[in-house]
Amino acid sequence: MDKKALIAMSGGVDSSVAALLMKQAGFECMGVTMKLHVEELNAKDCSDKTCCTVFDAEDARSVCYRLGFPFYVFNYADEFRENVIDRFVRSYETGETPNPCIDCNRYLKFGRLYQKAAELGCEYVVTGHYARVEYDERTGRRLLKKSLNEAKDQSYVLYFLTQEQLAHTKFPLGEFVDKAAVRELAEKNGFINAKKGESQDICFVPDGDYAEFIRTYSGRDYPEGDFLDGSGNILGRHRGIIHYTIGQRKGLGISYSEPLYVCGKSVSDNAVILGTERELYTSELIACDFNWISLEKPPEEPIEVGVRTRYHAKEARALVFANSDGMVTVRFEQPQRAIAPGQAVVLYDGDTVVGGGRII
RNA sequence: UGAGGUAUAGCCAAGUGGUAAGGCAACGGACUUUGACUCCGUCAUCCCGCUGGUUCGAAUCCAGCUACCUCAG
Repeated sequence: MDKKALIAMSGGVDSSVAALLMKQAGFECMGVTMKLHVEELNAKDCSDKTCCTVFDAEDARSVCYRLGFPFYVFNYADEFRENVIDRFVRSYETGETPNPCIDCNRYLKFGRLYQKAAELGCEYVVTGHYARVEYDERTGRRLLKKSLNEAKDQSYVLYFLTQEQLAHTKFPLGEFVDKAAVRELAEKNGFINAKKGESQDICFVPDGDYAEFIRTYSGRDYPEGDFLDGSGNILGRHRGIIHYTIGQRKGLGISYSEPLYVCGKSVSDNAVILGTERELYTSELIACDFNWISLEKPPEEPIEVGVRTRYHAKEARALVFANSDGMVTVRFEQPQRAIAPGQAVVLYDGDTVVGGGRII
């Protein structure tokens, strides 16, 4: 009997093609869309940009029908609220800048859904992520690697994966060099979503106004406060600390001879610190919650690796120290721009993800 | 009703005789499964508070007027 695979289908073109490839590879597939949102706020205006709305689920269903395998919708709205939305809100409230997509991957796709797959007797969870998993004969470890299409690579948002998860995960799109080839396959197979746009924005904030979302969701108020410069001088008033993130330029409303950016936030003072471009650069960061994927245990000696501090960023060379308390110190060769606490830091050795954690 | 100062786009602001920098905000687009950043494009065309004057030519010099600010009464 064929091995069973659970395909996590967002309704987008990528996961649909991933399903197609798994079927062609001879797996017994089932398609699953997670129902994550309690209400489909503004869904009618934004269905082309989000994922996992009812409309997207219908697209996924259509693809499964064409491919001739079953399709299910699982309601994980509670888990989503608890593990993604609540974290998101809490993160902003504590002055950090969250990455909800990573939490969704971690706790929903590779948490709740992964668990469900096991219960259903599925050997693999399959997603449309652009990344690769390889088995390293030498060390006996599964390696998470960048996709061959570097421009689409999503290994950054998967840094938390464990050895066990990697052993039961497939990313069929990881070998694709070209997104156009993916769309072509979708089109050739008559998928309804072949020409669907790339998803973007936070899926549970379809109108893009995340600050308003936080206010409504939490029912709390985020009072105005002062914009300060590096010396503590008051430059103006801000609209509430959740509106700002490190490196932000837009929406400050302050006149100055050159562009100003958010350089820091002080939750206790309800202050937002502004500075010029050059004041954004720092050469060291500390990360917590670290997952050393490619290694048996944290390295005893500092390692030199390529480092990403945000999803779409060039890698920067850095020396990385695993501290005795589990924290990780990253010291960059060149100062990096606008490192934001709450974002992920991911270490690369060539194509291989060495590990990753959360910036504090 | 004495003296001084300031009046440049929605906002801040450079520009002191040669034909309106820059920033903020805004709008459009690219990029993008987070927030951001970035990039491209648009954004003062009887015009630099108003009215005159000098000059080949003025936002820039001169005069008057108006408004606001500061100091003094």
